[in-house]
This record gives sequence, structure tokens and C-alpha cells, in this order.
Amino acid sequence: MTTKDVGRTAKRGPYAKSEERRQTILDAAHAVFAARGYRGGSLQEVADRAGMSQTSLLHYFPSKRDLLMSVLERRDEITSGAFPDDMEEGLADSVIRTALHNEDIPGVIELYTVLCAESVTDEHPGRDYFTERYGRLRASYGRRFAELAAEGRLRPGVDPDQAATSLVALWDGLQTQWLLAPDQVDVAKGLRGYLNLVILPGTDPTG
Amino acid sequence: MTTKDVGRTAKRGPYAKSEERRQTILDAAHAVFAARGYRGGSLQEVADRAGMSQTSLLHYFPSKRDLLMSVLERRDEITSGAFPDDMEEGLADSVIRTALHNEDIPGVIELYTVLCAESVTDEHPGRDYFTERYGRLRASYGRRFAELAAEGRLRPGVDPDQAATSLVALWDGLQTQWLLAPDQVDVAKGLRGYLNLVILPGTDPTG
DNA sequence: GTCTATAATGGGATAGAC
DNA sequence: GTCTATCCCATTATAGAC
Repeated sequence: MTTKDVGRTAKRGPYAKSEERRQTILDAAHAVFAARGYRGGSLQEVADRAGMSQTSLLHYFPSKRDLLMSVLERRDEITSGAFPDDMEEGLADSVIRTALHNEDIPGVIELYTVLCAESVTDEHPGRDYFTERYGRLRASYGRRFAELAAEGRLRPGVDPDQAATSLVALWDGLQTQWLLAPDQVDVAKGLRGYLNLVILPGTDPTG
Repeated sequence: MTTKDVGRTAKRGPYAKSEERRQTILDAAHAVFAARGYRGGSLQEVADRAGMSQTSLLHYFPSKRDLLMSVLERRDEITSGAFPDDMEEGLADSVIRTALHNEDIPGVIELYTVLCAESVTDEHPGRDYFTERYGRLRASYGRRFAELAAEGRLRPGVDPDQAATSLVALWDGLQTQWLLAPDQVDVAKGLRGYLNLVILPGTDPTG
């Protein structure tokens, strides 16, 4: 959205076409890395998809590593709405909505699952990104669960921070199984099941 | 164990040394694939670790793909005891024990996490292995939860099959987070937390 | 900005001597 | 069984013409 607006408001600016080109490349790279991983995907394949030569691609992104980092940064924009801090929506509803939303965007879950696990390998450029991302997610959901606990809406004995870690872990694990057997695994149902166990029903409908 | 026994009982047989060599290679390949993934790891690096040339390695395993499949098969032996069908132990205790056991074997969790996610990429040789493995795990744990349900020890409203899927998903996801931040994530604790939510205490101490 | 050409490196796999 | 030598292919990245 931000990008398109730039394109509209600065259509004749010196960077308008260049920015459009960058977006095309990022789309292509997203698809390639999702389908083949970072190490398994090649700049040539990205260039083919983007309709340009491999060297032209390197004019916009000076290295494969840079390209990956830009893809990861843009992923956050695509899935924004995924984070629980954006509205007065209940935690459970927010999570389920985001899970269903992501299933509808081709390649988003593949990219995330593949690159995340690949990032734990030696010298992988995406490692810091995922480490920091998980830290943020645990802290963010931990706060939400703590709020629920303060309202007496967390099941007794459940630790907010552990619930946050487990929610994120469950989500990731369900997506992995879903990618391998989409007919046998229902991500949203699994998340709902967990959240129903942990969160007690409240009088406030927005809980 | 099987391998060592073969070595002992057939020490002077024609295949004893060859089998030993194969095990050395599999150890090396396990370490390399765990640290760099399948696509990121090279036969040369495996050969270096095993103390032989890359071509000698290919004498024992005709292709990189064959090597990977053998590593995956042997992984099941290394982690045997991981499956809940081997003794009269409670489901929860069995899971926790296996989780702690795996943490102590260097590279086992790395290998599993990295290769599993990598296997969802295009034309990855490990894909069928992980798809079938998940199918077996869901079925196996699904039966265990169903048994508990029949004893009235599953929390009302919890579906046994969904609990099985979720347990496996949670386990995987916790391991991924643990690999990226071992000081901030406790796999066994997270699993125990989930199992305590789902399984009700029983009079039988082995439940 | 885009391309061709190419450098520089590394990959998996094969042939064949010993 | 083990090695050297090599093939053939792919990769990322750079140089430089246009």
C-alpha cells in the first residue's frame, strides 16, 4: 500500500519506475524462496520470473543476501494485521483471523516455514531476523496473556509467557503439518482448540 | 545397536569393515546436514569429516539423495524410544522423557527441524519421509489420546485427533524457538504445560 | 538501466588407474 | 576400495559496451 501510494503521488519522480521494478523483483523472489528456500533458489530463477536478466536484478539488489533481507522485511508488511496490537479485537479472534488470512496469500506460509528453519543453519543471513521476530512475538503475546490473567480470564496455573511461547510454537508447527498434508490438518481449528483451553470465557464480548 | 552387533558377530565377515565405514559416513552426513541443510551441505564436506575423498564416499552411497535417505532412516533408530508404543509408560512422561533425551544428542533436533521444513520445497527428496512420519505420529498419538478419553481422562471438549496434531505441532515449534534462543525457551516445560491442560489427573499412576 | 560476456568458484557425478 | 583427474553444470558476482 505504501509503495503504490508512492507510485501514485510521485509518478513522474526519478524513482517511481525504479521502485516499481523493485516490487516486481521482490514478488518474484518471494515466490522463488518460498518454493525452493534461500540456498535452493537462484538469482537466475528470480530474474526469469521478474522478466529481466540476472545482472539487471543485481542492479537493484547488490547481492542475494540483500534480496533476502528485503523479502523478509516486506513479508512483515504483507502480513500486517498479524500482530495483536492493532485493534480492540480479542486475542483469540485476532489470531484466528490472521491464520486464515495468511492461508489465502499464496506462498506466505511456505516462505515463512522454509526460511525460518533454514535460518538456524550456519551463517544464514536470515537468522537474526527470525530470532528477533520470535522475541517480539513472545513479548507481545505474553503481554496479552498477562492482561487476560489480570482479568481472571487465564486458566489458573497457566503462565502468560509460557502460553505466548506455546501459542507461537503451535501455530508454526500446525502450518508445517498443513503444508505437508493440507487435507488432514486445520491450522485455525488447532489454534482455536488451544486458545479455548487457555482462555476462560468472559462477560466482556471483546475478550 | 544393531550395527554394532553385526560388527561383533560378523567381525571377520566381508562386510564388517564396509559397514563400519558406512556408519562413519552417516555420522558425518548427519552433522553436515544438521548444520547446513541438505541443499547447503556438500558431499565434499561430508567426505572431509569422514576422513576420505568425495569419490570414496560415493562408493558407499551412490548419490547425495541416497545419503540423505539413509541419514533419515538412521535418525529413527537413534531417537527410538521417542515413540509412545514401546512401554507401559504414561503418555505425558514418555513425551517429556523423549524431548529431554533428544536435547542431549547433538544435532538431532537441528537435523530434524532443518530438513523437515526444507522438505516442503520443490522436489526435495525428504518430503515423503516427513509426510509419512507426521501421518504416523498423528495416528499414534491420536490412539493414545483416545484411550485416555475412554478412561475419562481427556478434558471434555478436547478431540483426541486434534490433540495429537497439536501436541506434535507444539513440540516442533518449541524446538525451533529453542534452537534460536535456547536460554529463553524450555521445550519440556512447554510440552508439560500443554499435556497438563489436556490430560486430567487419574487414579492410575501410570496414566 | 539493461544487456552480453565472463570471471571465479563450487557443486554432483563418472572414468579409470592402482 | 581408494584415489586422482576430470566432466559438466550451476552458481554469484563483476566488467564494460550500449
